Amino acid sequence: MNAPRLLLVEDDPALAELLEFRFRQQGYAVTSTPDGDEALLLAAEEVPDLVVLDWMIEGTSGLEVCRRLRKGKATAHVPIVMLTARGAEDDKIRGLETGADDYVTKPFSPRELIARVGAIMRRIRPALAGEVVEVGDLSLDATAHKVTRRGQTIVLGPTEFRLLKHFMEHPGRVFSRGQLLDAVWGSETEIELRTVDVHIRRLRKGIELDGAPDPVRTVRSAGYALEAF
Amino acid sequence: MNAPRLLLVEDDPALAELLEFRFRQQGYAVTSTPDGDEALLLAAEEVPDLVVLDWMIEGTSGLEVCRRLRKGKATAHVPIVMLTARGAEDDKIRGLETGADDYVTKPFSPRELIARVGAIMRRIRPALAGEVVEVGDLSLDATAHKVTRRGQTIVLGPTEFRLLKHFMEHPGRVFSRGQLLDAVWGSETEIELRTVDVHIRRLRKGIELDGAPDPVRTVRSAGYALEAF
DNA sequence: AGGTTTTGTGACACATTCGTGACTGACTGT
DNA sequence: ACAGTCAGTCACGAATGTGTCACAAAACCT
Repeated sequence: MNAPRLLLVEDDPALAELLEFRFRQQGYAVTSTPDGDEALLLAAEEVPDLVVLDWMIEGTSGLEVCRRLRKGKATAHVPIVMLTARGAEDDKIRGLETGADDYVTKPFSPRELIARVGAIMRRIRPALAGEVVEVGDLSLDATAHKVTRRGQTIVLGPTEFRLLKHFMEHPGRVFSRGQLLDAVWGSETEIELRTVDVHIRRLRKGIELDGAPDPVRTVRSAGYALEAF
Repeated sequence: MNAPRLLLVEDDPALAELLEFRFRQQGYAVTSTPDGDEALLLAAEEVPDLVVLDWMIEGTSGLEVCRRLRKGKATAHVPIVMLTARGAEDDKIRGLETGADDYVTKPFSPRELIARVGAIMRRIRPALAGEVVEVGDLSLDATAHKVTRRGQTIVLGPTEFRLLKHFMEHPGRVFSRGQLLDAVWGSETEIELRTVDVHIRRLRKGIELDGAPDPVRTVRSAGYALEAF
């Protein structure tokens, strides 16, 4: 299991607890602290995959934490989502320059924050080469070339395996047939777009399991995506 | 999914190459030229999503290029980021008047430029920057091709999705039927204006929810707008 | 109110896109 | 040479989306 690690820095206990709960629900491994200095320590100890940072916190200010994270060698490229007070346009601009990746303005719904964080994870997180990737009830071990669903071992053909791997590296994201050809077949192939459909079909057939929904979503006139539950 | 297109106009070969590389890394589709006149041609051929423009370049001056881009109908609203020499305050002012959207003063770090460009992309075309766009109680994730309203997932047809996306990128702004045809269908379509009405209807039907007001506003004899609550 | 213009809406014929089974040929290991 | 596996293509039906029209409803103007 390698759930994405999320560091939450928020000093309102009620909000912190709520967010922590919701993020765990989403499958994140959450570390939470109300204090900016402690956040830096924690981040240094175990580099998180993403930081959610309140602008106004105890200890060091959010902005300062952001800056220091960027300076730290190991944490320089960790995406940061800032929580800012309403209408603080100047803060927004200053924050962007400091290197935050996104903003959510208070008051916000947990759902909105989760959507943003999800979008960033999808955008930033590169291919997890050589590791075990988990999306929903699927698990893929790139090194061992093994796929399981709910513990059941799945057997896939080579192309289907690469296709699934690509989807699992970018869960939820929609790819056009052309993009899939580029990513899975290679960028210089001259293959019919519709061929992708056939392999999607074979993939679907391969991973199907009674009682489990089809995680491959067809987006009409756009492409396909792997549903990120 | 089409990567945001960036036109880079810079005549220092070393700098141009560096920036081109960094921007590509960030997922932009970069076209680069050292020459102002050529830049105008390129921009006319395929309208970029953003222009990074050096003040001092061969051929036509940066200022002049900026002015001409603003005059061109298709390129009038393309955001422009200027690269200026240190402390050229007058240039800054003149440039702003000409319509550049932001400035970066040499010497600058690529990181700073990228942050600014990122910020502008987010401001102008959030969906292009891979962001989740939120307007009122609507939320649209272009990458995942998903729309939700008050947490409820909304299913839309392809055209309705593009239509909503366009509205959400310009909340509150009124578009005529013709503008919508250009933006959503493409500029070379020969479609009845009234067809837009039908798709607006379908969009409304798609996003309707008990207890929630219709966010699509009809502006009589002008067009439609998405209400920004 | 009465007439005019503009927009909303349901229906429908046509177009597009997708899912699917079948087929061929390439390649592999025996 | 043979069976087995896999990739790519195709064709056809099913599902879904698209553009237009005609008429109803609403807004506007005098």
